[in-house]
Amino acid sequence: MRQPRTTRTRNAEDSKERILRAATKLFAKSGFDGARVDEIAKAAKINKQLIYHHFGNKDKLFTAVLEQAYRSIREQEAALDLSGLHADEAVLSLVEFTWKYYLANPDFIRLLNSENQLEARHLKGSPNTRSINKSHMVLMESLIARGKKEKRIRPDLEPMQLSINISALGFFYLMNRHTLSTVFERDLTSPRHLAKRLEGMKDLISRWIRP
Amino acid sequence: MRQPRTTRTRNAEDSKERILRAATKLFAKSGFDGARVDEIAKAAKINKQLIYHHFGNKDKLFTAVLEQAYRSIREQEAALDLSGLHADEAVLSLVEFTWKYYLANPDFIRLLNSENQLEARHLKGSPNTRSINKSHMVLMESLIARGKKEKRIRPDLEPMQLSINISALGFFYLMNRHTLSTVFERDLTSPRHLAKRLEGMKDLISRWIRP
Amino acid sequence: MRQPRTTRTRNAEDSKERILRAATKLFAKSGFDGARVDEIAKAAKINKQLIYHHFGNKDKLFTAVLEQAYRSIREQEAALDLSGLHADEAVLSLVEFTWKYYLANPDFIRLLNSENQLEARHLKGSPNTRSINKSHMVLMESLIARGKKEKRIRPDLEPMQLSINISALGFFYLMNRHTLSTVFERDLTSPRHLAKRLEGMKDLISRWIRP
Amino acid sequence: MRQPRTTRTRNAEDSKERILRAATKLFAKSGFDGARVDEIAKAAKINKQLIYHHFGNKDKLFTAVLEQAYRSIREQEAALDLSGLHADEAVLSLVEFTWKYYLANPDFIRLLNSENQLEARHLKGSPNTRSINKSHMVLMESLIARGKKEKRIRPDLEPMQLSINISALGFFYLMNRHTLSTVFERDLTSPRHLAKRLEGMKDLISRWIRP
DNA sequence: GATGAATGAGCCTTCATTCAT
DNA sequence: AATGAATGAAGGCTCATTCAT
Repeated sequence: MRQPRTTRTRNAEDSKERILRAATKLFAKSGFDGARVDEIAKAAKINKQLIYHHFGNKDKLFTAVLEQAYRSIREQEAALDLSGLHADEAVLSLVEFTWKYYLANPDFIRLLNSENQLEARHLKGSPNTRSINKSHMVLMESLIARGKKEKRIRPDLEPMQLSINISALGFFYLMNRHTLSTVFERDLTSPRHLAKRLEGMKDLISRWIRP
Repeated sequence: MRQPRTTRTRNAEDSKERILRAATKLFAKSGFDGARVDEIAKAAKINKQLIYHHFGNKDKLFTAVLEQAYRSIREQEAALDLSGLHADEAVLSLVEFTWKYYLANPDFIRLLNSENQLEARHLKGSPNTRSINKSHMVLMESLIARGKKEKRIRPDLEPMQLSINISALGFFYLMNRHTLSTVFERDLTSPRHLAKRLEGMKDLISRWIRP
Repeated sequence: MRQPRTTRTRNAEDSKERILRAATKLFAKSGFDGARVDEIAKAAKINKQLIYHHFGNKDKLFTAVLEQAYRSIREQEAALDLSGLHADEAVLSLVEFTWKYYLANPDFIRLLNSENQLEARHLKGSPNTRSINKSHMVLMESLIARGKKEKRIRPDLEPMQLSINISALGFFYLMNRHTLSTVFERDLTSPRHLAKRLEGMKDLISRWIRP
Repeated sequence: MRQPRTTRTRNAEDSKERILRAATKLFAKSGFDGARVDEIAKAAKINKQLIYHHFGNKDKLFTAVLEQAYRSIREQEAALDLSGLHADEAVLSLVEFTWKYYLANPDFIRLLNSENQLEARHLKGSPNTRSINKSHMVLMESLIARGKKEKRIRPDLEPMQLSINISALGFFYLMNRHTLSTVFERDLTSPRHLAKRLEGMKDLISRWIRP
């Protein structure tokens, strides 16, 4: 006979979410190596052992954080309504979305940065990642296909290169803003510089994708 | 002609260099947090305490490594002979140089990556960095000035944006090659893909800088 | 009647006590700087990290040790029954108690000695110390007040000076016994010398406090 | 054939003295364990190895410091002219001298304190100490002898007890001033408290030594 | 006599993880 | 599900001392 559970139980789902939120913040702040399991537990206001209970270990926790981060950006991206736009305009719209997403979610860049330093060892073990990014690939391909038909996108454009370039220009700028600000002796994150950067990127991409 | 050094007392210069070389390798491999002073000492085949004797602490050692890394790329860049080329060709030549430098010196990307994760805290405390990057800034400016005179570079191009874009496209691709390879399910570092990427970047930059 | 403790989860209280006991011994033996956290852990038969888990760091551990030491002597002092004695006799009784406490608890002297070398930096950060010593101050004051009424203690005697002199004569003798034994070429800790010292101190104090 | 020494030689005696001065200061400040050979070398503005060259090791250096400290107080004490005073007055004069010496040379107390914590291990190995303290013993004995003849000092007073008590009252007060100030919640080192303490000690000793 | 380079051992502290309840 | 206690293995850094010149 199963013993009647006392109502003390705190809701596992809630705990997991709290852990995930705290872990995201701290992995983003300090990187995988720099973040401390203790800190995450404290920030999540749960017992440290619960992390191990729910996620197994630090690596698996990081993997979960990464997957969630990817899922989030891809979901928002998929929710964009680009149907009223010409393909080239849609691409520029995507440049803007991506840039703004990075700005609104600085954690995303830092998480990816850390993962890359680790040579994607978590992502490589995650079978979910590909399916998560599937929608993104489909989007790239369909935009290019549409653009070709519309004759507003050059026929030799490749989905992967497009995707990478859209990310690269904004990602690099934001990720390296600290070293760049030091080298160039100005604050790259001022509103003026940010606005200018977005314009510059759109200009660049637009010249590049035209037939 | 420089005087031949008498075999200096247990050769401090040599030790420092060995430490620096080992530190570069290991900081690049594991990042600042991930690298271990013990490992660096072992790799440099010197006693751990010697690192502290010569460099003070792990942070100062990392700063020295970073400065040397910047000095190296800037020296090679400054050594390029771009005088026989039109300004736009020179820019493309620079794209190629930068890309090839990244490929030949994968440590550079990883070091910068780690430093950015730390919000450039070492660079910010290093007064040498700016002077080291001075030549680069001068180069950007002079190329643009020349290009405008030659009417081969659009008049509204800014040195910093040019510099950043030249770096961004290659840097992002290489730095994120592990996550991207996973997401796009192909090996981005195959010779074929690398060659294609260089062509793509030159094409993109060339379309962007033209008047 | 206290409730019997259910065998508490791996008994934290017991661990803390074991640590405290070992720390007292080793801090007394080697002083704050000389004592090793490793040794303390080993002597307490617990894992070193547990010290940090329970006490935070070496300084906080030393503070805890000091507080306990003060608490111990003050508790025993407070337990003395001096009510049947005249005030001057009570003071002499206190001289004897103090001396015997020092002899029975050589750690106490050595701990205070170390703390004084550190300019009381632990005590200064401990808000408990004053309350712990409160009972002692009250005792001094009440004895003097009583003695004045009884006309067996001179009216100009001050509590602090009384307290200090009672401690000083025994404390100095015992603390410096090693250097003094060397200088005076005899063993100050032989039973004969100890007995003589106690008599001498009582004589000295008794002459001093009489009206 | 010996090579002619260049005049570069810096005067060994001067170096030794500089080392000794720096060592006294730092051993007093931090105790034997707490003081660092590096710091001493730096404070003495000489090369660290020179300390080993001149003194052998840290322990021997500490021994030298201790011996010098004893020599200094005994020399000044021996230089006192007590001939014009009655023996009891001379003793009080000695109480005052000792107190003032402690105040003017706080290092002395701290050095002895550290040495006592180490159970006089340096002094025990130093054959010089006894001869250095010889004059002090002689002084004690002669004062008591004189006092007895003069009938101004009680006949049962012992030289060692006299010596110890003269030291103890001032030494304890000053050495423990940090802990005492905390416990008694007042500044024991204020001029007023210091003056009062001296008077108190003279009063106490004077009552004690009278026949 | 004097110096800077070099070292082995060890110190305090921290970390991810597991145990016992 | 949830918790606090407990641990083995480092990790950065320091210390007294010695080497080589």
